[in-house]
Amino acid sequence: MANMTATIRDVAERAGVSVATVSRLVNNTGRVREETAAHIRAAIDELGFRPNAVGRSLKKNRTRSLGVVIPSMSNPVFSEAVAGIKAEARARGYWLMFTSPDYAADEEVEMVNLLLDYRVEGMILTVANPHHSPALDILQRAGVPYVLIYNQVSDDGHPTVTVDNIAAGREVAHKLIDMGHQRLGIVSGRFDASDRAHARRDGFIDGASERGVETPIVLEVDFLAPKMKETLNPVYADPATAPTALFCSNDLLAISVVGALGRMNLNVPKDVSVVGFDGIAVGTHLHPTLATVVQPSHEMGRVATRQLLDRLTGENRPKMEILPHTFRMGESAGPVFNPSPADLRNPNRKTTGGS
Amino acid sequence: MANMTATIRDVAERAGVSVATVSRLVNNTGRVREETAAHIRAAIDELGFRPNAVGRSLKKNRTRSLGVVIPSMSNPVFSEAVAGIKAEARARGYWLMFTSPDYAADEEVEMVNLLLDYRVEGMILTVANPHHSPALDILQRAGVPYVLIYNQVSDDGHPTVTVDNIAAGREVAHKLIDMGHQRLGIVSGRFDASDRAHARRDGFIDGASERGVETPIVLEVDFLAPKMKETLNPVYADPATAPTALFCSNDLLAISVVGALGRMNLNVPKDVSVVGFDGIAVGTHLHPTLATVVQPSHEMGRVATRQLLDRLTGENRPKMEILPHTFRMGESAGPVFNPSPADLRNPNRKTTGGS
DNA sequence: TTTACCAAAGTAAACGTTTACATTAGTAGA
DNA sequence: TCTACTAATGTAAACGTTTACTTTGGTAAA
Repeated sequence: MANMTATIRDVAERAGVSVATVSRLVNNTGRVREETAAHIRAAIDELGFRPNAVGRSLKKNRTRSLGVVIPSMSNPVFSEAVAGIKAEARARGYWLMFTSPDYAADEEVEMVNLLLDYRVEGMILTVANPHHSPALDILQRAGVPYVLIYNQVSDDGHPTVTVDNIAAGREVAHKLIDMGHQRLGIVSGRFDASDRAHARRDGFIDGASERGVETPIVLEVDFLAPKMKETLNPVYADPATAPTALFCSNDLLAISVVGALGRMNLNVPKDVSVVGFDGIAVGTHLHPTLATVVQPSHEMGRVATRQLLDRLTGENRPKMEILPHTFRMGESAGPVFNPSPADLRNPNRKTTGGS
Repeated sequence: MANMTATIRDVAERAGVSVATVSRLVNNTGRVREETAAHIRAAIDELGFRPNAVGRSLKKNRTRSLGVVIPSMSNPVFSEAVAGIKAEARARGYWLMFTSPDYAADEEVEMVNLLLDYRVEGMILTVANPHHSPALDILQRAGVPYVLIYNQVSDDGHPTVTVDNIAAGREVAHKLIDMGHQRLGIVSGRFDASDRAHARRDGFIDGASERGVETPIVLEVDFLAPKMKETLNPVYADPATAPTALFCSNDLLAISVVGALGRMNLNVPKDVSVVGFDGIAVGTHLHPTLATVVQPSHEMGRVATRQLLDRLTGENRPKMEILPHTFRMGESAGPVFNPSPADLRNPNRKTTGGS
């Protein structure tokens, strides 16, 4: 029974009342006599009625749904944020429609347009480059509120919930230098696909320069299919100049780097220290555990959603919000351990314990 | 300008035609004179008109959206499937609404109901237990087509696209035994939250028994917060009985296990071989790389979606489909290497090369 | 008994589309 | 010039809700 989805009219008919009364009962708006209510409830049960959200959305001009556009679903850091977004949204009765352009800029526009067609009430997104983003332009023109997450905060005035990528990059540099590293490197995805990778690099280079350390070499790889060994091999061909510490623009990359170094018979952290960025859960389960900058991804999602929903209910308009990051030490990073190959060639220069 | 979203009526008015004509042009249904078309197109551009999907859905009684319910978004194996689903769905003009109950059974029901409220035309899902699933019951009653993925294929007749978990489990057992392992173990998430973990275990135990090997010990852990070291420590307290090979019900778990063993000063694979299940990408970047059973997740998503969409267009009804899995060898598994601790205690028993 | 009020329920018009059907006008054949 | 057709367009009724407004009775105050 109760197969073909029943409408509010079917319920009204069966209960012998008008659709208005049913609607009032279902939505708890206006009063209805208990006896009548009972009839209606019975009809609803018998017919298996559930209100059609499409009809409701059309009438109320509110879909109670939010759009989420994140660069990729295969990076756990975004999944965590989405989890936070979901938690907050669901708690306030909102549904999520989300998708990822998988690092294709034109897809970004396409997805935003589609979400607008479905009349999401607001959007949370991470774009490739907020300074020049057709997707954001569209959003602005449409007058649909949005909040960015992860993106590097800019002076374009886009509401953003993020961390201070530059400061974090700088801190990593300092940390590594304090551990004795003098030759630093960066492994990063393509900068034009990630403004935050850009910012982290800038901070890192700044940090090195502040301490008078030679400018780190920068290795830009294709994040989606990093040929890590091919990238690292030439760099580590000459141990005298190879970096003793690598800062990676995200954890997934860092994991690849650690794996590749291992397969190149380099020990992490004894030969090379590796530091990631994001703080994805899997990093703590690895051996060696991954040293990384932890972003409060879940919280970031929650805060962004709260800002967005507050704005929708007119409470106030979202602005920038910088959340605190933390450095999580891990076994993948450590003090310079081996006498550097250069030292090995001039053994008279110094000796630092060990065999 | 063009701020408040324009309706088809606005466009019609501005172009001096009726809404029907605009609709015909927009949807390429029926012919419209080129001169008129030009006017309409101009109006559309000037107003920034995009058809309201809500109105359309209501009228056509088709939302062109699919619901996806997967156990968790933080497991990359599901992300991969979703990517496959997304690719196929988008290619056929469908949009995805997806969510995850995060291993809470009542959420499963709630999510399905919500998706039905939004009138998704079909659903792709992985449920905790297809044999007894209120969520599936609801779906059946509502007459909304669906396809299961990952779930163990059952005789309940649910359309399912998956791999042969039992055969895969058996194969892993055989592989390990062929490498000389005689004491096997299983590390798995809670079986009542995953029918496939259940099936993989059964297959593994079967495989062991077929070869006359002692029944593997089974370690059931909380997948969401596995206290791996606490679980493994007692088992490896007595090396004489500890398994030399562990089969984990998924890769995330396997990664945890490898990490924990490392921190217990056990070498993988020399002391313990570890095999996972899923074939998530990160596994190939680890050191040691993860030996695992690879599921064709992306393909699984594609096939399921194709079946579902075909059914929606009445082409045919989906049924079971078992996709091939493959065993991917990795550095985390290898032949029994160390003379077992028992042998060390009786050094006269045998010597197997090495130092 | 009238009046005034109120609780409970009904009526009907939207919301933005699509589409069956009706209308108009232009053209070709007679 | 008429007829018959067809291409191009218009009209209006849905789709499933919500909600402003109206109607209906019942009850308390006068």
